[in-house]
Amino acid sequence: MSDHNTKYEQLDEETLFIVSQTFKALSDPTRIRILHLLGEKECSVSEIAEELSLMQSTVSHQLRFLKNLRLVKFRRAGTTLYYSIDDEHVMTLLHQSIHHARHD
Amino acid sequence: MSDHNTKYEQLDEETLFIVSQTFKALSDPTRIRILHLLGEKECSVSEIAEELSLMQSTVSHQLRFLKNLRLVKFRRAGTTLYYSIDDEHVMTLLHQSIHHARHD
DNA sequence: TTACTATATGAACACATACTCATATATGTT
DNA sequence: AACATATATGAGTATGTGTTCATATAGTAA
Repeated sequence: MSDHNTKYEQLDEETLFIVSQTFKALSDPTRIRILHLLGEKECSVSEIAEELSLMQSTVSHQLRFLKNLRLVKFRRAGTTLYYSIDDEHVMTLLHQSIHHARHD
Repeated sequence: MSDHNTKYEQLDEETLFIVSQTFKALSDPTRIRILHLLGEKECSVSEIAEELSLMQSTVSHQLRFLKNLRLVKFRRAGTTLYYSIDDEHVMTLLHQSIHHARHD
């Protein structure tokens, strides 16, 4: 009770895990490009691959990653899967960072 | 000229690099803990190591990483180096993410 | 100078990550 | 059923990352 400074409050394990996972999703150029594209419009896997000049396999692997974190979702139309954004908060973080990068 | 949709505007290389680097800095639990601590108060290297139970070497390596990205800065006082936050915008991103992680 | 303390740095290692290739699965069509 | 198309998945590989150990450097004091 003698220290006049309040003790520093550590981040708990779970928060630390969620936060680091979220930023990890945004730390790869390919995933950023995919998310940014999906922020413009819903796209099928092959549309993403063509628009961004990526292999279908690469896109599919990254979409699985993003889907596991619930950053994207999809709807089926026949054999085609249309992916779209499922976490607007993370998109806000991404857009803020893009804006900041461009204006510094 | 026939497509009625406006062409999707790709992110340029430089923006993509800066954004991914920024999020990469925030994607590691150790760096998050260091930044969060420095957000509370300026600290020396050894204070960070003790407060977060990390090796001095680990802290020093991560501080170099953060300093290269200009997320932290330091001032010298004798042999002691006091580190502090040098990018409030990135701290805003971090705090938003922490808040979001805790309230979902 | 020497000794002491605080911090930085390089090498080595273990582990994670992102891509590509080949193939599997699922849906639709005939 | 057979076939075509869209997507998913597993294995392999190359590269990147984070930590630790040992040591170097820099500043201070005697």
